[in-house]
Amino acid sequence: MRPAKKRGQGCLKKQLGKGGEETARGQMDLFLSHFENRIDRKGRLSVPASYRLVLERSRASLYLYKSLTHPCLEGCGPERIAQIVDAIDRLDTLSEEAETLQTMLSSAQEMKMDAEGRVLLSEDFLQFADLSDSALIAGIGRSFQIWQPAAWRTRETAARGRARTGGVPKLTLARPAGPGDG
Amino acid sequence: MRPAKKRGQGCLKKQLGKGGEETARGQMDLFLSHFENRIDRKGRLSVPASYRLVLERSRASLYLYKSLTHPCLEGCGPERIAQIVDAIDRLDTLSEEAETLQTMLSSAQEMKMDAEGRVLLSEDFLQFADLSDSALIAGIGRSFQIWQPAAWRTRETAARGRARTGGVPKLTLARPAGPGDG
DNA sequence: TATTTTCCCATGTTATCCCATAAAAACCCA
DNA sequence: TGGGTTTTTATGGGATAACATGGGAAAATA
Repeated sequence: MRPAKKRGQGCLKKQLGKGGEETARGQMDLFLSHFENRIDRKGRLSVPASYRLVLERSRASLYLYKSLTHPCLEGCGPERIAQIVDAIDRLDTLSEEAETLQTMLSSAQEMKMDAEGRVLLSEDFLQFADLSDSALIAGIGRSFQIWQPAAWRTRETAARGRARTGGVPKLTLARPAGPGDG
Repeated sequence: MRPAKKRGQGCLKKQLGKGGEETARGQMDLFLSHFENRIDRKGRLSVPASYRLVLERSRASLYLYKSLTHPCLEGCGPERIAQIVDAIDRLDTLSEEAETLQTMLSSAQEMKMDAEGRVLLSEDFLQFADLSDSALIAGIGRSFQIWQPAAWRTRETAARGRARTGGVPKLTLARPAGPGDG
């Protein structure tokens, strides 16, 4: 009953050390790769197993919110949400910036996953990202996005085109060494 | 008998560990997402289950007061009220600022919830926020707001428009690298 | 006593739980 | 190295619990 498409990156549980603690074998705990998963008639969407693993490793729950700039949903862990909350406290309550951040929070939901690793997308989310029966989940490092598949492909093509003509952005590789920097 | 609209975030009680202790799964106890609930002819409004849970977890009761800056009501727990009280203490009692904060307090009431999780909105509250038969409850982190639905939507649209043209406030990204933040 | 407010129960709709299945990946052993 | 076996993963659907909501009765208030 699977659309028979691509496959992600198979068995992931086994990457965990048997003691339960993570292997740390160069794991970076990032959201990478992309997946096209089905949205069933109840509105459920499977979160890719590798993403689930990233969240599980930090015992974090998943938050989804509506992007401020694109017709897609964004997924992240609690840290990002906490950042927004803290930033609001530091701003003038009446400022437009604060209002923008509040808009983000009022669209953010802590998602509860069922035993199979699925989340239930609200009607609001489905409409906002123009999702119907399948979704493209694209990892972008510390967060990921959920797109209507066709829209995502268009966007990807455009980005690759820009890279060829306009050049690739320089990567600043040296980052001030910080703690927790694996 | 439900307006058949949005899909909230269902069962929340079950997030509690069965031992009684909370899950602590990165729970941040924030008011997030938004809900459009009905106000019945008695003036009752259901507080979203997830908000109730936030309050219950700290065994706190709910306070509502009239916003100083917008035509909406604000909801919070006791600690926010305490903050205001403290702020007043630190100000010159005769200053205009103190007076402003006092105004907030004088509109605040501790709400009592019925067994179904509803509060009874006073005539004063209803008029102030221009509420009639439904209300939009929007979480903004440590507090939430209650708006007349149309007014809220207008506001949200405006905020998103500004974000698209004017950019998104940057969040402080510097922190120990972790998953899911981002 | 007249008017609220609170309590209690009823209801339809959703969300959640639970079980089942197929395909793909990982595993295993010769 | 290959082929068969076991897990994992994504998916579907039925049963069940939770939720938002409505309304009557009891209690409190004026």
